[in-house]
Amino acid sequence: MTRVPSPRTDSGLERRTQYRIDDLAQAAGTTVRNIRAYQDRGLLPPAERRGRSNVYGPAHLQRLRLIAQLLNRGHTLAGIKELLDAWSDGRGLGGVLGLVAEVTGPWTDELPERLCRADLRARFGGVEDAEALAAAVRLGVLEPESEAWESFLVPNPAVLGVAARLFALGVPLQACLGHLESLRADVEGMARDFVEFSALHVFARYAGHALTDEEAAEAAASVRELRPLAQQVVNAELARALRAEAVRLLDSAVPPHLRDVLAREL
DNA sequence: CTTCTTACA
DNA sequence: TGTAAGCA
Repeated sequence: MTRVPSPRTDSGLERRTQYRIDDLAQAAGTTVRNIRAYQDRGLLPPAERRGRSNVYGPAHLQRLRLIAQLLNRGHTLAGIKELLDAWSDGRGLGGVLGLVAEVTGPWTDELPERLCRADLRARFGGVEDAEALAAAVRLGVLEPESEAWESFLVPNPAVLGVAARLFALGVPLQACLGHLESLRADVEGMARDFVEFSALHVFARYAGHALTDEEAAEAAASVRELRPLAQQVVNAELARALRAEAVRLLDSAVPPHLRDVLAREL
């Protein structure tokens, strides 16, 4: 209760260059105790000692955020230490951390959404389908926040939005979810191909030696750029394939006198 | 007095 | 990983 905001050296802005351990903990969303623990285990570089207190910099903040991300992805502290050691071997910190953050960062720019059961029901015609609910959870479309499944996190609201739209159009939920499952397998294959392709043609030049800061920054920029590129290509190719398939279906299943009408919609 | 450290749960 | 007590 007696915590007073630190009196000096802050402009009130997010990006500072000097932190006391307390400020650092708050900025990184962790605790002082954890910062110490990370330091003890060699995950966090030591602070600059200035008189009685320690001074931390932006690099420490960056590192803490990285550790938090890796922790969230299920890595252990020991595992993270191995990665960090391997990466920082013979290199500076800045660029490499940027690369890691880029690779491990969120892959959609959407904000996760949060729904209670009633919200969910409202979105799907006011009825609840226990089977579909279970399938949605299994596929990760919904993440239950409690054992009772009273509220859910929606990591990818767009997917739920599509499901709601399809449902409104009369598509059964089981069909939507089954389709998502098989679609996902195909998409994962595409992602594998793309990453392999990138590794071969874009990142090959970095192979075989320790990355310099410049190279790491460059690689981080490439990663940032490649994701939207992949999405664009997939989007364009999917549109083309959809048109081709629709035409094929039209030719085989639709009576000739209706083709012109439907073709106009494509 | 405040901050850091240590040790214990 | 939180907390309490001792140290600088």
